[in-house]
Amino acid sequence: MDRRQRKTREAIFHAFTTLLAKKDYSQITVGEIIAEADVGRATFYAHFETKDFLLRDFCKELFCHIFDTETGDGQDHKHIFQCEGADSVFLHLFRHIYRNDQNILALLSSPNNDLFLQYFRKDLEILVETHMERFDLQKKAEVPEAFWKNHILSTFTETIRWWIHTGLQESPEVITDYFFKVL
Amino acid sequence: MDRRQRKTREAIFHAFTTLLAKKDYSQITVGEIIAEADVGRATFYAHFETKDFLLRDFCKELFCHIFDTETGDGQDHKHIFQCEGADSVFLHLFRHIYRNDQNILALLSSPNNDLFLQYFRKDLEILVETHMERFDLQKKAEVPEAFWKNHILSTFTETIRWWIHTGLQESPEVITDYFFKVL
DNA sequence: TTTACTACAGAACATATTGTTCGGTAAAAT
DNA sequence: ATTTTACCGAACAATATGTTCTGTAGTAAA
Repeated sequence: MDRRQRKTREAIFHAFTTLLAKKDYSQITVGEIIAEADVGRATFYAHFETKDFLLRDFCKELFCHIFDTETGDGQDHKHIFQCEGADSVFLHLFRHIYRNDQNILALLSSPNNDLFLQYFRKDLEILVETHMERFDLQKKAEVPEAFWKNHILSTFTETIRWWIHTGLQESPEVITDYFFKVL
Repeated sequence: MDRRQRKTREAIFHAFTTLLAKKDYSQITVGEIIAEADVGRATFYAHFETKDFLLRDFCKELFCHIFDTETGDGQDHKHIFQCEGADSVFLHLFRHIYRNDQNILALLSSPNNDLFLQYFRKDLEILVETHMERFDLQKKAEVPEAFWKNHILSTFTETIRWWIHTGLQESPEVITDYFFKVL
């Protein structure tokens, strides 16, 4: 990829992150983004069709970083659920948030973040599916599988929301514990 | 209240409901609302500061109808949690949705309905608080009260979301059963 | 009934945001 | 050295927001 393209793309992403820390996604305008990124208007639209597409691509890159985790040797990358048990997978995600990797907090804590959570949830779905068996089989038998899966997914995202909203006062380990306790 | 004011207000609410059945809240413009309601532009802004204020007031009236339930004699109104046990309270709410009272489905099922769910959740909070003791005390003891309350609340709203999303295929009774099963 | 008040329509208006277009310039690839 | 590509910057049309004005008609009070 052209160095100019790459720099522009990163400048826009960086500006986007900065603005998200200050205000809601819905209140951010393209004008603000290009001013913060210091790129031309036409340039922005050459990279992203609309603001929503920017968010989509932004999430794609962000989650790619979060769901991929380094192995011991520091060279190779593995997808998160290829190398860990269920407990540590969720713990791993909670830790990412706790460390505020890629400024994910700014996104997750903003009031009007529907779209973002939607994308987050989508990627999480695969993760939950591969760890369904980890959860209480008795309950699973009492309600439909789809409902049960949705419940696990909702509980995870809503746990995150609550955790952030109350100021990350618990450690990732404690939150993981709460998460499994209510399920 | 002036009859003219009342008629205008209701015309706007009605137009709003009609439009919500067709498209997302975020995509509805003030221009469309006043066209559908057949009122002047200045009139709209005399009633509501912005579109968001319209939604707020709209929700206020809507939830007032839903959370207040008629008593046997058909004259008096009681607040929902003054006259029923926990099971039937939640069942009652599920039934309201099932019957699509006040076109609540249009609101709950629209993709970008953050604000609406926020208001809904707020009113639900009081309801859940008064019925906390209904839920498993053992679990409650294992996690903080605030976390537990948030979990019940989330489970309820997410159950509704799932139910609507999958096309209301279950009866209110069955959904109530699922709801209590996972808690 | 007469008078004062209030809500409304309709239009014009300033402002802001979106997404497109175009000519010129500089960086990158060939 | 030449061609291709990305960028800037400015202008642009289209659309939405929220305000202001004048005239009109329904409502309430004398």
